[in-house]
Amino acid sequence: MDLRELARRLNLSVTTVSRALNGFPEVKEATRLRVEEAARAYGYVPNRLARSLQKGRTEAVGIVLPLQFGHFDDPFFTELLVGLGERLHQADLDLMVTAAPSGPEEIAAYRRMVEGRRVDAMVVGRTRRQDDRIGYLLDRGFPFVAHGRTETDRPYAFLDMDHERGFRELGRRLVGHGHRRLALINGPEALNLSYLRRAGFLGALVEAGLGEDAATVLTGDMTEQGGHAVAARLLALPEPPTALVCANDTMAIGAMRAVKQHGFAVPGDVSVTGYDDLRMSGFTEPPLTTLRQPIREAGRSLAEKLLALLGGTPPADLQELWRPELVARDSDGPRRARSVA
Amino acid sequence: MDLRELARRLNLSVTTVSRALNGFPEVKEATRLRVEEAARAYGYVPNRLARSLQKGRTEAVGIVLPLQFGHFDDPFFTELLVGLGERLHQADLDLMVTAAPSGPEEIAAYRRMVEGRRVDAMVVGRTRRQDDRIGYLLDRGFPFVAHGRTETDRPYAFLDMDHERGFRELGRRLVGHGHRRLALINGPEALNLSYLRRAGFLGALVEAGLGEDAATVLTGDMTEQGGHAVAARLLALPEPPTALVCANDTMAIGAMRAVKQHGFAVPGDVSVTGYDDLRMSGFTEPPLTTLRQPIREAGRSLAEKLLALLGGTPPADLQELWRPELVARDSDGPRRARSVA
DNA sequence: AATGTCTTTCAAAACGTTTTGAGACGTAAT
DNA sequence: ATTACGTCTCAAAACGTTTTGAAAGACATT
Repeated sequence: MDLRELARRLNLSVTTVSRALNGFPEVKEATRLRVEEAARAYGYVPNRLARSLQKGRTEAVGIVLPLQFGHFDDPFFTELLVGLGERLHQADLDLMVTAAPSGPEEIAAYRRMVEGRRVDAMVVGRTRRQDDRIGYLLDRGFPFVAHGRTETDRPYAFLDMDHERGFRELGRRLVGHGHRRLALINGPEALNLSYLRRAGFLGALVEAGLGEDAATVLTGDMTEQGGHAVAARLLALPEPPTALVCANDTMAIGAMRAVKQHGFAVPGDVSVTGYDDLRMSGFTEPPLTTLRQPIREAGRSLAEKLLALLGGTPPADLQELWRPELVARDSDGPRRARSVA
Repeated sequence: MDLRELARRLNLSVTTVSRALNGFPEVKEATRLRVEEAARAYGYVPNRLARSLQKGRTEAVGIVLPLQFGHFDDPFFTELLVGLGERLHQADLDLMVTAAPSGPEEIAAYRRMVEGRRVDAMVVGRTRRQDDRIGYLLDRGFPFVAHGRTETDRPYAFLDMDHERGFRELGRRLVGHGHRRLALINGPEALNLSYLRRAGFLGALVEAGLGEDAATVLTGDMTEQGGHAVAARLLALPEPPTALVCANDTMAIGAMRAVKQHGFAVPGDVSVTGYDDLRMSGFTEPPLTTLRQPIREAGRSLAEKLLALLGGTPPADLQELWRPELVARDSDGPRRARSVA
């Protein structure tokens, strides 16, 4: 049942039927009712493709999932997707997902979506300090919203957490607990958030009169494995740190495991903190002290920005910085004398 | 730059250009080269919408994420999506994702995708014993592949794990450890996998000469919270079970926490097992004994089946049952006398 | 020279909508 | 009776591809 067939059965032109269905004012109310009735009766559903082709809009938004492990394949990402999908669904927009390894194939995936006109806008996640994806989209004037910032002067829409502030707060807290040898188990340095977290964390140490070298900063994959490996290296040092600040909860879970395997207690011997506040983080042993970012909310907000963008709001008006909230649980605490050699 | 414009610049008809680009045999090799060269030079990218409209295929596959918590919002799902996305991407198919709460809106989301001709096929996850989504798709003759089975005689493509066998194996193992009061912390009963797991698990008890009432079976949300709540109820019983078999790792993490909060040790006092083998499960305290399903592989296999289906393979030839693999870690063990009142 | 057979190219139709520009009809004002 | 002006409806064009059916040209065979 297509529009032509429906029009034929109603003895109307396709024009009139189309307009009746789309709420144009120039069709008589009685006619509209008759059309709507018939559409329902025959189960007419417009062909989205045809409409999109004509209107020049796809009514879809794209997102590229990184294929390799780390950050985006942890629970964090599903939550984001659900928030995004939920809000877009309400607005009758589709979400188009593709998966690509980072590297040259990644930008190709973006090009495919953009240049094949598969989507009206993109969501860019996991932003890097220098981000070719953002450069590309800006150059083409293609609408997008980033989850995270990047280093550019050009205006673009983003939602980001104030990583610097969050990690400064965490640093202060641990220094307040009396820790004097700390470590930051950071994510890959290319990520903008890693850069900001490092700055915030080290800032807190300097502010407290400790040198930056009160902290060892190492990076690893943002996975349990990554956190575990880096923590193991740190604990093997002659003077191991007494506090491990991890780039996310997933790494923290790996790090806690390493601490216990070394015969240390959390937080008695070593404090461990995370970031994200995954659902799971309240159930670890011990429950994890972390910074919470409201992930599903973030997904919804990204969707909201996308809608605004498509509605013509300039990107510069769609920049938002949220403040992570400290969730104090039991994985950190005062420094105390080592209980284990 | 569209096809017409490209043709004009080449002094060829759109027909010839289209054919040259799509590898038809009736265009002279020299012409094809010339066309391809020009297409590259002008940066021509075909409009996917127009092509889809003409071909009557969208080159996209749909999936509906359940909005509410449980199972599909844990790491399990992202992995599945990545596997799916990766393989579909290779075949130049898009993955269209939407989010809907279960209930009446869920089937509406399926209808929207199917009847709006947004996708060529669907992936159905989290199958229920009686599943209206599968009934709907079968009635319409719409191609789909299910992750999980449902109770119907009609043939359809699926990939499922052999839950019954897996949980029987788990049951045997725990009985072998000497446990005589066990509990199954199951997922919602409407899910087919819950039904099968229960059958497998109780089967092992009966087979060992224990009655079915050697086990308490309770259900809960497939989240940490759900596992925690159910475990807490079980542990408060006058004669609490000494083994908690959980429907997935996420629940098991919640359950382990409850056990510890009750002053019991895992596995000294109470054994706990999971299902899925999430990456995280090797890092819990203690590391979790679980059944592994290769999730990313599953996603790829679902994609493979989808491609076969679209290629004309009958659904009955696309049914596969994988065997979960026991991953024995440290969260279960022999029953021993209670260490704590 | 006429016929047949490939090879290569083309104009036009088709996919199912929305939008454009115009016409038909009725009613009120001249 | 003509004009003017709403209101309602319509045929045709447009969106950018692929596919259909046909024809033009080259070459070999009679």
